[in-house]
Amino acid sequence: MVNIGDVARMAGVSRSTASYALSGKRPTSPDVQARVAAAVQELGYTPNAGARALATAQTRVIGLLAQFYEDEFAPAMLQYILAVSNTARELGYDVLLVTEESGVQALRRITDSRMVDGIVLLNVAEDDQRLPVLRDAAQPGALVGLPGDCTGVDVFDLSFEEAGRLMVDHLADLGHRDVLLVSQPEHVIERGGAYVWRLQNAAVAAAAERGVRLLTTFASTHQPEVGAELHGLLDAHPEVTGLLVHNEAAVAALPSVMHARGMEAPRDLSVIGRYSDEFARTFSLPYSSVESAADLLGAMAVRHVVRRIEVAAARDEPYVVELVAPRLVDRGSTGVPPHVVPAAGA
Amino acid sequence: MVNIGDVARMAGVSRSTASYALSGKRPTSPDVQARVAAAVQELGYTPNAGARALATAQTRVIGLLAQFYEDEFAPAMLQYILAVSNTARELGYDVLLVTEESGVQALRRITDSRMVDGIVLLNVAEDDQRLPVLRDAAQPGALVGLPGDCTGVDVFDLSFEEAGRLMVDHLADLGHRDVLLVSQPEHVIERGGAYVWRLQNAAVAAAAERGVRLLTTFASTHQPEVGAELHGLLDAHPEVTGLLVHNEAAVAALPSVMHARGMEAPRDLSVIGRYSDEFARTFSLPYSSVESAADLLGAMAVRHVVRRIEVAAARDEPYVVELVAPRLVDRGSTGVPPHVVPAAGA
DNA sequence: CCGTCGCGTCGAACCAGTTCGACAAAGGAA
DNA sequence: TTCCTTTGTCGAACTGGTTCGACGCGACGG
Repeated sequence: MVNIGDVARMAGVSRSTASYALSGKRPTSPDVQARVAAAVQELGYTPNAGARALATAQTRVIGLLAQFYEDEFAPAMLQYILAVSNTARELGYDVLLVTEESGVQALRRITDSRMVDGIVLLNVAEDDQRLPVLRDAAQPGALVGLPGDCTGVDVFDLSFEEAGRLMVDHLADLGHRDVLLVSQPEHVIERGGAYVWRLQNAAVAAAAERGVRLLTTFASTHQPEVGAELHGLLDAHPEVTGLLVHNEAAVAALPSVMHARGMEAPRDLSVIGRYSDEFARTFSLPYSSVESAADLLGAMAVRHVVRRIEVAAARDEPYVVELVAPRLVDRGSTGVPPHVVPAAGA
Repeated sequence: MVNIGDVARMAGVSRSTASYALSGKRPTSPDVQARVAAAVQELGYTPNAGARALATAQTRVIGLLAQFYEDEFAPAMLQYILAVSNTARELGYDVLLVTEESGVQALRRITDSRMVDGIVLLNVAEDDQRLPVLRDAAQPGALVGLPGDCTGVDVFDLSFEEAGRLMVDHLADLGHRDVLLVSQPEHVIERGGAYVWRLQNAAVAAAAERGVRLLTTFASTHQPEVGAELHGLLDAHPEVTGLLVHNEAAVAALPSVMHARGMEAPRDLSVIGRYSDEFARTFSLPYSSVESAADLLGAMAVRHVVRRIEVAAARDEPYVVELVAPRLVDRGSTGVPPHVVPAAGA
C-alpha cells in the first residue's frame, strides 16, 4: 500500500513536508505543493485512517446507537438514522451504526476503544442505562429523546407536551367535546417511554382547560389485535367524535376499521395522529398528524456533537435541552363534530 | 488515557509480554496472565482501535453501503440494514453505515483509507457504478442484489425468477386464466432494477406454459396516484380474476381500492404480493405474499465477507452467486376464481 | 557435568501518520 | 557588511498497539 513516505519520495521532499503540504498546517512553497499533489495523484495515495486516528486522536466517525424493540414501529427509526447519517456526512463524518441489544456494552466498547469522536443516542428512555456510560466517556454525546436526567449531554426531542395540547386544542376549536386518546401500550412506557405520558398529561390538562371530556386508553402495537381493540373502543364510546392516535400500529389499522364500520373522516369521526410525514406518505394515510420531526432532531443532535468535537471552546459550554415545537399537518381528516352540524343547520 | 504500557508496568512485565498475555498468541505463565488481567481490570484498560488497526491492518469494521431512492420503499431497506448489523456484531464486527448519494466516492473513501475490512453493498443495480470500485479494492465485498457482472464479489439475492413462477403457478393451480401483474414504474427499472424484469419475464414464461393470459403493467410508487391507477386497471380489465403485485405502494393502496369497489379477496379477486413479512405485519396486510428474505440475505452477505476476511484460504475461493428460493406466505387471499365456482357447482 | 531443548520473557522494530524544534537560505534593515 | 527576521524544509519524536528475533533459565538426556 502506498503511504506518505512514497509520496514524499516521489515529490523529492521529506515526509513531514509532504504532510504539511497536504494539510496546510504550515506554509509550503507553491512548487512543493504542486509536486506533492502530482505524486498523490500519480500514486493514488489516500491517508490511512488508523494511522491518522492514532496520531491525531480523531477518527472522524460518529457512533450512532439505535435500539430496536419488538413492539416498536421500526420504520420510524429509519428516518432518524438517515437524518443522522446524512448530516454527519455533510460535516465530514462517517457513522458507526450500533443496533446491539445491549446498548450499554456497545457504547462502552466504542468509546473506550476510541473508535468514535462523538455519540448520538436514539430512542432514549426515561432512565436510560446508557447515560451513565456516556457521561463518563471522553467523547461528547447528544440524545434524541428526553431522559429524566439530562446532565452532561445535549438533548433534543419533540415537545410532546406541545403536541398533546396542539391536538386537543385543534379538536376543541372545531367544537368537539368527547375525545378519545389512543396511546401506546403500557409496557412501552414501563420500558422508559415517558413521552407517552408527556403527551397524555398535556392532553389531559388541555382538555380540562377547554372543557373537553378526554378518554385515555392504551392499545396494542401489534396487528391484528390493535384493530379489534379499536373496534371495541368505538363500540364502547359512541359519544366520541374525535380520535387522537399516538400509536402507529393503531393508525395503520384505522382505515380498515373505519371502513368496516361505514365511518368516514371527518364526516363521522375527526382523527389526528402523531406520526411522521414519511409514514403518512408511504401508507397514504389520510389523517392529519403532528409531525415527528425526525429529520430535524437527528440533524440537530449531530451538529451539536460535531461542534463540541471540533470547537475546543464549545467543550465547556452549558449543555442544552431543546424541545422542538411540533407541526400539525392538516390532511383534512378533522372537522366539525357530526351532531353539531345538524344542530347548527337547524 | 491508559495504554498497554501502563498495564505492563503495573503487572511488572514488558509491553510485549502484556500484549501476548492478552492475545494469547504466545504462551505466558499463569502468574503473568493473572497480574496482567488484574492490571487491566484495575486501570480499566481498553486497546486503542486506531493503534490496533495500524499494527494489524484490521479494523474489525464492515462497511455497509445503502442507497435510498425517493421512489423506493425505505422501510424494506431497514430490514437489510438490521440483518447486516446484527450478524456483523455476532461475528465481532462493527458496521460503518454509508447512505451517501454518491456511493462510488463513499466506497472509494472507506476502502482506500482502510476504515473497513470488508464491504456489503445493498440495493445493487444491474450496472452498478460501485462495482468496479469494489473489485479493485483490497477488501472483499458481498452484494445483496444481482448485477449484470458478478465477477470479483459474492452475490446474494432473492430468486425473482422463482418468485414470478411461484406466483403464476399458484394462481394457475387454482384455476385462474386471466391474471394481472402490477410492477414498479419503469424509471425504477431504468435505474437498474433488473429484478423487476426478472420477475416479470419468469411470470410471463410460466403463464405461457400454463395457458394463463398474463397482463403486465407498471404502476406508480406514489400515493395517491397508484390508487387511481389500480382503479383504472380493474375497470379496464374486468375479466381479471387474479392480481400479482410487485409494488409495495400498490399493495398499501389496495385494501382501500378494493373496499371502494366492494370487492373482497379472495371472493372477487385473488391477490398475491411480493413483499416482506415485516411489511405485511406492520400494515396488517391481508394478502398472501412472496417473502423478501431480507434477514437471510443480509446475514449471508456478512458471513461470506467475514469468511474471506478471516480465513486466508477463503480469499482465493471462487466467488458465489446465490439466488435464494422465495417462500410463499399464505394469508388466505387467493382462491378459486369467481366464475369457476358456479360452473363447477352447476 | 555438559549440551540441548523449549518455555517464558524482553527489547526493538514496525505500522503510517502528525507535530515540534531546529536550521538553512533569503531578504531587509542598520 | 553584518545582524536579524522570515520563510520553507527537515529530522526526530510521538501516538499505541503487534510481532519478530534473541536470550536466560530450568529440565532433561547423554
